[in-house]
Amino acid sequence: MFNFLKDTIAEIILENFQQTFNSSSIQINATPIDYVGDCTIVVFPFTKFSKLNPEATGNFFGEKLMAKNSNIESYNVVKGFLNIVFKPEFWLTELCLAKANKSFGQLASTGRKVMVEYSSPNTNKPLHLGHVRNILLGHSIAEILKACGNDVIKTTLVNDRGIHICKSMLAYKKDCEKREIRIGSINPTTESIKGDHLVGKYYVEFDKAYKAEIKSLIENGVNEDDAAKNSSMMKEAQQMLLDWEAGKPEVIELWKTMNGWVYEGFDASYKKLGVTFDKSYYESNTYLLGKKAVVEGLKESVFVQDADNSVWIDLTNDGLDRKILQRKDGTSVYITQDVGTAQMKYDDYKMDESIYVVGNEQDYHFKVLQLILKKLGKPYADGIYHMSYGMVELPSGKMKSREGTVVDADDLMAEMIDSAKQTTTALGKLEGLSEAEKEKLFYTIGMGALKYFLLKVDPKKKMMFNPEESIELQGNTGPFIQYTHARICSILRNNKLERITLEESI
RNA sequence: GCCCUCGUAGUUCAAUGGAUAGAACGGAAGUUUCCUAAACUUUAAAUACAGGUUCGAUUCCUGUCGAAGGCACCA
Repeated sequence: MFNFLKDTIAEIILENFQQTFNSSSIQINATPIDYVGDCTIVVFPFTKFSKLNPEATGNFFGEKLMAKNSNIESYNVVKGFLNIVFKPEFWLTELCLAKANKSFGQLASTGRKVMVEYSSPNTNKPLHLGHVRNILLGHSIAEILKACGNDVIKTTLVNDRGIHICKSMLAYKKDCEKREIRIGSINPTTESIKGDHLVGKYYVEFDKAYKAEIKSLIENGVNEDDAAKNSSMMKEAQQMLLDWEAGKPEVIELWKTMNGWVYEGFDASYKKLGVTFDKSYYESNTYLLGKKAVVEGLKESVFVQDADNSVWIDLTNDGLDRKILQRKDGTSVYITQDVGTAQMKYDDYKMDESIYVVGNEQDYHFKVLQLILKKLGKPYADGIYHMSYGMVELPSGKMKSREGTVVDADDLMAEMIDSAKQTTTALGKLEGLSEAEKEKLFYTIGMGALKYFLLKVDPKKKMMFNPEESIELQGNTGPFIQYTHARICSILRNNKLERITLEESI
């Protein structure tokens, strides 16, 4: 907000020392609380041509600034720091302008289109705390970009196909068979459970059964590698994936049904988090798209084909590795799908920038993705930005879905809201509130605490969550800020009659 | 083996190369006829180690030690 001083300083430098100084490299900060001043200019860089010591340089600039800018009331110099005090009239004018500005905080349109992809869940298990960090970061970034005048498209890429999806489908099918009931007669309604949780339960059940099978094979003298290869569970899952790819009606039917349950569950969680998407991409629609890119890359000699028919790109000259793009059996891998999806997104929206909110474990993947797109000469390659964030860790280490060491998103949200309820009730602050108002209050406080907890940490850094200690409602927390806001409102309310408006005081 | 990231109070987190490294929780000692005690006041407590660049380094560079992640046909 003190940028206007920078140009004046550059002017002073030009007039007195005949030097052009890039005004953007001038450092102006808010003055620390222990010193007198509104803002502070760092004058060390000016001593080079002023040929004065820092103190004298500060005084020199202070004098000149006073002469040039009538808003400055006084200045003082401490070491190499020039502290500026503005006149009260300056602040009144500034604050009135800010108040009158209905779109305060909203910048003028940049005319740029930006896509933000976040959440990007698998449809074989419910959302967990890691997703929540991802979702809140993605949603926040989208909102910030909007406020900065960009046209923002919020998307998510749903990983709705693959062997892991077949695992929960298979476990479900087996359960129906075991109970000798029709497929579909076990469902979220009959089980009174959210759809994503029901499917997640079967995913865990598959893993249990698989592990038990491996264990018994090993006990019968089969070595570990062969046991994995000979597992009937895994073979059935693989067969199911082949059937899915072949479009076998009963498999597709089950897949649609179970994914439908999951989407209903996700929608409820998203709603509670207060986030939305403008467009969803489904991997089942995009997983074959990369093949076109493979053909294209081979034609342009960006990719090479080995004797066994596998397709590669050599990135060793760029300091990376040799990366496979298509297996010898002709199936595409993760990166190839992403190449195809990137193209599809661009075809749909022609955006200037595409931001992927994805964990930092995929830093390498996105480096490779961008490089491949560049080498293919894609116009959108430079607009790709991997918003890489750190993992949420538990005291026991990384969260792993299969091992059950995850903090479930729905459970956590419910806990936070309940904890807000407990505390609020204990403090006896609910007098005169209707049930609906109470519910809204608990939600606002609980979710405020959760969101602030996850967003206050530098996104790049990994963060620790200890389930033993619930998220604080006191201290540097969301509720603390909400409470401060409530008190400020209360002061304004109570002083209404005596309040002097800014306009009047001017 | 190679690549990337990170090491700050007891703990969880701050600090565009700038002033005396800030908070919160936890510890110790206090505060309620007064604006919402989900508060406030006081207090002890930290830059992994060794060099270098700089007027100035938690921040940049090099090395050591430690932690986590990735690459060698899973997404």
